[in-house]
Amino acid sequence: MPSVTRRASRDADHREAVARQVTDAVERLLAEGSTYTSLGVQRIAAEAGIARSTFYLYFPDKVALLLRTTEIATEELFAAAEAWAREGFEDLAALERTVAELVAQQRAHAPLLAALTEVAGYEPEVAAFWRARVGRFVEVLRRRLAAGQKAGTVDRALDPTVTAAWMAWGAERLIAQHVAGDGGRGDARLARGLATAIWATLGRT
Amino acid sequence: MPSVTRRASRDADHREAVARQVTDAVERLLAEGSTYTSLGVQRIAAEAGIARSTFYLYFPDKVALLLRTTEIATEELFAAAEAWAREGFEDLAALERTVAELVAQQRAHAPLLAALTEVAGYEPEVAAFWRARVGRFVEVLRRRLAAGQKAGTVDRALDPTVTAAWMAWGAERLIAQHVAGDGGRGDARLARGLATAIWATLGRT
DNA sequence: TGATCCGTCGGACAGGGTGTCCGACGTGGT
DNA sequence: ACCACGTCGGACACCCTGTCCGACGGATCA
Repeated sequence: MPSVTRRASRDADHREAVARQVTDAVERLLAEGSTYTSLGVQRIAAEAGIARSTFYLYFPDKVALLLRTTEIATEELFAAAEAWAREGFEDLAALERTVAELVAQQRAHAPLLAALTEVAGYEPEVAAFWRARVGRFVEVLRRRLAAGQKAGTVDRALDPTVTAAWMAWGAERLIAQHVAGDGGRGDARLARGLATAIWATLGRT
Repeated sequence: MPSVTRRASRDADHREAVARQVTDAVERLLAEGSTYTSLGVQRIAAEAGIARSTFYLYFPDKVALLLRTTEIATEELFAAAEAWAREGFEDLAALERTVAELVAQQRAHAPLLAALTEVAGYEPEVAAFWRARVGRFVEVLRRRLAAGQKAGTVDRALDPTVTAAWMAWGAERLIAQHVAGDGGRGDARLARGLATAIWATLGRT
């Protein structure tokens, strides 16, 4: 391996490591209870152990940083959501299991996901990202509902588009509110209750 | 009526009128598509036709202004929501009617309600207000679900607390998303679809 | 070893925001 | 004709953003 290549890869590793320091710093600060909005670049840079000016060598602004920081949390959350759409229609037990996993993911990444919805409230770029990401899941769920109707396992009276969006946004908000105010004891009851309600909606009593 | 009293009441009227000018200005600016966060006091004062310093004679800060501006919208929205809980359990037609009214209210006040949830994302005071207000409705709905279970008109397997919160938050988000992206043509279908889904959840097929 | 390269630092800068304060102004009440 | 009071507009201290630049220092190469 030529030395220039070796250097290039080492530099890339270094950039990666520093960027990681910054995203970790954000995660810590959010976990401590700060609002993403209230975090200045100065505060984030200090927590990450870099100069404020250096921050701008890594991220164009706080929005880009947020999207980068929440990447993994978003992926894992929607992996759990899609597992619900895939495996949660078998029986009530399977639904409860997948919903419990959804709750677990949302709890694990609560501060990051809260920051995402927080900033989505006033930053068009973040809003577009979040709407699109949730929308993609809603579409998966819609298809699953429509397929279930065809197969006779889902109430044919339901409007799949509206129902899918209602279920998804309701679950997201419900769980977000729950994890913000409950230490974890109520998770099982929440998962059970939500699974029961979803199951009832499908019309498969 | 003594002249001091007359003066006091006229002054109060004047304060009221100016405050109204300001809240109207905010409403206009939001309707034009601005984010509440991006509106500076300068911009609001200019639109209201007063000096920036005068703004602070009327409102301590933007948060107080927002809560004041959205008062009526909030009241009307929850009046519609409570009508759903009160009258929407009779039959599917009644449910569809009350849900349609909910959609209409949310559309009528869309910019203000969006501003409220926007700021609730990062301002503790607004977050507390909004959570409490929605929570109050969730409690009303929960009671209605529990009563329905006792009367045998609602599926007894449902967890009233979880189900009420899921329904309420889901409806709020669903309708907010909808009105933000649809000019009004889809309102009837949305109301019908949501009512059907809620009805199915209650288990009264 | 010494010259060089390159990333980081820290500070300065312009531009914009907040909330407070105060003197100047004018209008309505006496 | 006078005074009181609300409004104006500008100055203030402070905070934040994003950009720029000279200074520093560690790794790299001759």
